[in-house]
Amino acid sequence: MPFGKPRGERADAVRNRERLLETAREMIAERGVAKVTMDGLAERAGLGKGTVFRHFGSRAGIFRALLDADERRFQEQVLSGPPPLGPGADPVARLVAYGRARIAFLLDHHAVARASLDRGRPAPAGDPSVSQLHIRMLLGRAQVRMPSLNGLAVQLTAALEGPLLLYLSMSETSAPPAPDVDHFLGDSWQALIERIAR
Amino acid sequence: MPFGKPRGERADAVRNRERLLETAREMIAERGVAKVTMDGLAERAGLGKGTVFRHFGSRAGIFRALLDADERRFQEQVLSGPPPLGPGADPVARLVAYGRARIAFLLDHHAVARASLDRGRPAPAGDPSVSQLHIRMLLGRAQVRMPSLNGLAVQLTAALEGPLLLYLSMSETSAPPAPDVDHFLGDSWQALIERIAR
DNA sequence: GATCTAAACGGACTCTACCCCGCTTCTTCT
DNA sequence: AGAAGAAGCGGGGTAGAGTCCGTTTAGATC
Repeated sequence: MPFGKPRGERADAVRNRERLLETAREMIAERGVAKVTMDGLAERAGLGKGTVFRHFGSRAGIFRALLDADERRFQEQVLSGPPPLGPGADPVARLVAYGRARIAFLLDHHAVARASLDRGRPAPAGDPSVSQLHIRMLLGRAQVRMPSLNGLAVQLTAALEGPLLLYLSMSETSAPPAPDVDHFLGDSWQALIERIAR
Repeated sequence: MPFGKPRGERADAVRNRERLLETAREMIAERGVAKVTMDGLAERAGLGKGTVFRHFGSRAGIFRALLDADERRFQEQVLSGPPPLGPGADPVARLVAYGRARIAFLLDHHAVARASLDRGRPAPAGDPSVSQLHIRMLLGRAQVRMPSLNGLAVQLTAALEGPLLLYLSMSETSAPPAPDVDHFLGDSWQALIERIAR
């Protein structure tokens, strides 16, 4: 591969992206997701609108980038944290733990997660598959006997993330999404998994 | 209840709504969902933009209304058509049939269905619950023993509709969404149900 | 048929995402 | 250090969603 140098990102670009992300976080904390506009963000960061789009491509892109940071931390727990979420525990227990943790994560981030969904384009190929691959892997280890583990993984991912993203995410800012939703969903996830794995 | 007369909808309003729906159908057929704009629709129908919003509330509302018509026909099949979709068959068989039919329906309507999802507001409380209630009902009849049938119904609905709406709906107009997606999803739905009901 | 009133209408207005492209700044090579 | 070239920047411009409110009209009543 004749790639002398990939020509890394320019230093000012890195600085500006960082600054935009930071500013976005502030604005979200202060006034909520809905009040973050491209013009507003650019102005407050002291940059041009064009710059914002160059870095994130779209409004949704900003929220995706914001999520990514936390998502990475979450995945770390899953990949190398302590059991039952991390490796070491029984695969069924890990599935249950994964679901509960994921629900809590999405509930925590629901406003941003929802805003990161781009209307028009489907979900980015790489995003659901983190969950999906993990679920797929654990199903395999759990020796679940099914004609298509891939199909099952797709459905379970949807069962897990769908209710939050699609049906449940209430208002943008108000309404702290009910106190026990995560118990409800967590419990029924556990029941579902245990029934399937049985 | 002192309601002398509910004061039905005015005739011109009915006519105009019909006309808007019809025009929208034409525009979708000709240029695709993405090219339907509120201004364009209003102009082509020979009406004002305000009128369009009065009738449908938002862009998504138009597509919701469009779907509703077909949806009603679909529900009719489910409620009183021939088995195994309609009543008469074993509840597990009906669940399987329902899933397959629903997948086909959503695949058929995916462009409009996707456009009918309102960004910002969550799904209208009444929409997913048609599927959900039906699934809930069949689960009850199938004597599935689970701590929370409601929870299961939520998840199964998401498992059924989520992949289509969230992960799978490719580009707006192009890409006839793969030839055998419905087999794949249908089969794995069947496997899932049979495993749960077992 | 004339009158009245609430429903329906229309289109100008606002707000925001996203595009475009000439200008500036960094980086690297000599 | 200077120059060339690419990457990054800025902000004016466009298009489309949704709002507002003054005007029009269906249809009920007398």
